[in-house]
Amino acid sequence: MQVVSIFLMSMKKSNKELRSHCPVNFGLEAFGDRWALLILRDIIFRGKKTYGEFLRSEEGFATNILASRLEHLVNEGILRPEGDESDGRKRIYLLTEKGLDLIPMIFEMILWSSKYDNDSEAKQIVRLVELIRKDNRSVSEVVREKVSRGEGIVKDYLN
Amino acid sequence: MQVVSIFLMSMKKSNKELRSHCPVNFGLEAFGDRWALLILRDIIFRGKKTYGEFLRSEEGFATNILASRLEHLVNEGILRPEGDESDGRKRIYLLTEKGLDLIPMIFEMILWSSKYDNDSEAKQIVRLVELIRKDNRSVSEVVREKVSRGEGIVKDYLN
DNA sequence: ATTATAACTTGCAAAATGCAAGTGAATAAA
DNA sequence: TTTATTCACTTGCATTTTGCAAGTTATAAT
Repeated sequence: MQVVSIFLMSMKKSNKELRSHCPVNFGLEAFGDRWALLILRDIIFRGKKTYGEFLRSEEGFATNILASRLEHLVNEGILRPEGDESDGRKRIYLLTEKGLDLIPMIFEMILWSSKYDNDSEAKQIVRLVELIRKDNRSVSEVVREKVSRGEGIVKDYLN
Repeated sequence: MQVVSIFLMSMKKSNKELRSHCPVNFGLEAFGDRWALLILRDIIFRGKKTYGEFLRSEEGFATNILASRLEHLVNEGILRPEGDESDGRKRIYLLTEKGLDLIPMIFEMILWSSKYDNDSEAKQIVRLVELIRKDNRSVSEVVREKVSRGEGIVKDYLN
């Protein structure tokens, strides 16, 4: 009985009807929330995986908001939760293929911000930013492999 | 006196301090709000320019929210307001260079949504989507010219 | 001169957010 | 084997942000 309900929860689709099927709107409703995207950033760049790790982000998640956004991303099929073998209290959140496919978009965002924010932390990874500018798709492919193994990428590209 | 205050308003910088200079966060604070991005979409794809035109969007802006987001985008230097020569009541909102630079990111977003939304309206512009997939930057350049002239691009690419 | 339109404001109820303080299960320490 | 701690959340509640509906002000059209 308990098993069934857990199964149903993991199957739960994003049931709220979309405001429109405009692709921009679709993206916004799936991942476009401020906090949702910061979670994805933490995973891709810092290799974070657990609630506690996300909570320590510099922008400061509220605990309830973090929980609700993790749930949302799981429902959207962008994150997939797993148990931690060595510590039964922890839940590991991993990017699905759908989530990994967001990397090129996030990279374009970084390109834009690095151009317009004089104090951008992107200046700590100029090599990566240059690579993205030259060929976003190729870099995204490489990064995708790393991230799918649960590794963050910032450390590889620090000046 | 009135002229001075109008000038000061147009100069007003985004004075609220950023939560962080992480490039993802920077982007989110500049343009990442749901409604702000829908305004940009309306400009780029539909060639919309005025408050009234934005208001008629299918997602349904609340009037106060629309006004606040337009103000925000102007403060961020993403939109530039102009008077309409033929009708003094209208304000024309145009993308700045900074705003036009968001096109590649929005295009990556469309690519992602067209892949994962079965009912995506992107299916009405498959040719454009294919071009973006092949070479986002080149298409963005072409589109940029059109949009900077105030033309929307959907009509050019409808199946 | 009157009416209509465009671009906002304002007021207020409803929803979302941000803390602070729990809760419960699993691990670590005494 | 108690006891304390950690981890991943909830819950309650004050504050903030939304979403309507209903103005307001400055043109423009009749």
